[in-house]
Order: sequence, then structure tokens, then C-alpha cells
Amino acid sequence: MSWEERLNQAGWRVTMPRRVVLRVLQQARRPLSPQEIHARGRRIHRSLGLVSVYRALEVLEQAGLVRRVHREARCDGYILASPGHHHVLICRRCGRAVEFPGAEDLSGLIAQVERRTGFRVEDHLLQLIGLCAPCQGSGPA
Amino acid sequence: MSWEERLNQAGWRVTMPRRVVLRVLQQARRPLSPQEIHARGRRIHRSLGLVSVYRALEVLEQAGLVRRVHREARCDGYILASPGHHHVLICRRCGRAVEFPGAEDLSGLIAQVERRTGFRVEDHLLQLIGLCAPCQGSGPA
DNA sequence: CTCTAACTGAAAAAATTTTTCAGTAAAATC
DNA sequence: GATTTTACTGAAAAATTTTTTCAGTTAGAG
Repeated sequence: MSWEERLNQAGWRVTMPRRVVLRVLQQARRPLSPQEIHARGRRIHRSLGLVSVYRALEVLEQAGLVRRVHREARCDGYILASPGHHHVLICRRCGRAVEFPGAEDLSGLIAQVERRTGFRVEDHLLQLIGLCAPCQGSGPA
Repeated sequence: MSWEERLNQAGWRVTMPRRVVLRVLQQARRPLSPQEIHARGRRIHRSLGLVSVYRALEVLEQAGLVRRVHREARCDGYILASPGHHHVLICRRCGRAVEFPGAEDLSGLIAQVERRTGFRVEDHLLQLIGLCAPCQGSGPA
């Protein structure tokens, strides 16, 4: 099924901004901000508006065609650090965040990725999202 | 070594805004934005400025006393999604991003975390940061 | 082809983050 | 403890990013 069909079946229309945003991301070699996507998109279709880029990204993300990557810059949640531990567990209902140890648990996966991609992995960001024990009883709201 | 000593040894001063931000985060049960930290901080020290919160977070993060959590909202990098795969590998030098499969590699870790914390894990965010093969030769700039 | 409501771009508004600057205070030195 | 230095501070202004509003436009069902 093409992405156009996927959009249609989900009740969305295939429009110029969505087409352009997708094409820009297909050609990109790194994560792009809405601003960057807009700038590149205008080279494909001059009248593309920035607002439409924001809206297209929202729809395309919901449709699973685009993924948001969380980068160092411009992300605004802070918790207290427990030195040496880098993993975070967040409850999607009450928002509670817990750090937990376990860098060594990823070593196998990291070694495998390094072998397959040629990257040298220096750091990582792992966040698990779910429901904490008290929130499991309280319905999904 | 206390956090005050850690700051001093790294050449930073122990000041009111830094003290207040740290105290707010110690009392918090979830990740807080700079705005939220500011609002709570003013209840401890009325004259605390928002700008100082931003600056304190920057310093405390560098000192390893505070950790930034990347949440769904307000993060601006997008890449194309390959359905079903959730992991991303980013080169810190050239910015190139690659998705890679491997959700199943985390199942052991996730089961362990669920057992230890009582959370039910529904989703996760794993990003590896490092140097891609071409960038490994070209120095750290 | 017609119709309708999901869309669009532009402008304005809102919110967030950074810069600037004159003054303050932490902590090293006396 | 007083003096001195300069890393810091809050407020205001500027810059940037994101959302809302609105009058039209257009994708795609019928």
C-alpha cells in the first residue's frame, strides 16, 4: 500500500504540503526542523507555508510516515540526575519519571549495531514509556 | 563530595538560583520545564528570574547534576519513519541519522525493569549517538 | 461536474528562548 | 573580617518558534 493510500484510508487527503514535506525528508541525510523542512520545501513548491509544514508533520507523524527525533537542543523537560545512569522510565498517565541503571544491558545491542553500521557508538538515550503501578488500575485517561 | 563542592571544583559558584532549581527538582515527581521550575522556584525565593533558571539548568546539566529528558512535546527534529522500527542512530559530527531494527533486543531489559519497578512498559525511545564510519577518520570537530 | 468539508497560506497572537546590560554577591586574597 | 575580583544576577528587549484565526481553495466523494 502506498503512502497516499495509507493517508486516504485513514481519512486524510493527499495534498501538496504533505507531498513536499515527505519528499524533503526522503532526500534529507539528517533530522530536519520544521524551519529547515520549510526552507527546502519552498525550493520544490514556492508557495508552501510554514504553518502547513507544522500541520503536515503532525498528520504524517500520526499516520506513522514520519518520526520525531529528540535532539539535544530544544527539548524542555528536566529531572534530577543520578550520576552514571542514563535511562529514564516515564509514566504516560501521571508523568512520574524514574531513572534506572542498566547501561551494560545495551552492550550486546550496541556491539551488534556497531558491527552492522560501522558507527562507533559513544552515548545513548533510552526512555521507556508506560504506566506506573498505581496508574495501571486507574483507566487510560 | 557534596554537589556544592562539585560545582566549586569545576569552577562554578554556588548561588541562590542554582540552589533553588536543584531543590525544586528534588521535590518534583515528574520532569519539569524551565517555566514550571521558575514558577515553583519563586515560591521558595520570590526574586528568582526566569533567565537564571535557564542559566542554572545549563550549568547544572554540564555538572551532571541534572538531566534533560526528551518528551513528546517540543522537540523539533524529524526523519522519515520506517514502519515498526523505533531506534535511531545519529552521528554527532555530520548529523546523519539512520534507523535500525531491534525492538526485540530490549525485551529482556524491559521485562527486568517491569519486574523491578512495577511499571508496565508500552513504548520506548532509544537513540544511539556516536560517529559514523566516514566521520571517524576526520577528527572530532 | 458538483459539492462539501478537509484543507491551504498569510497575518496575528502567543509562547519560548537568547541577548544585553547595569548592578550584585560568591569566594579567593589579604 | 575587610577587600577585591569577576562570575553571576534580574529585568528588559530582541529573537525565535509555535499556535490560532480567518477568508479562501481544492481533494475527492457522489
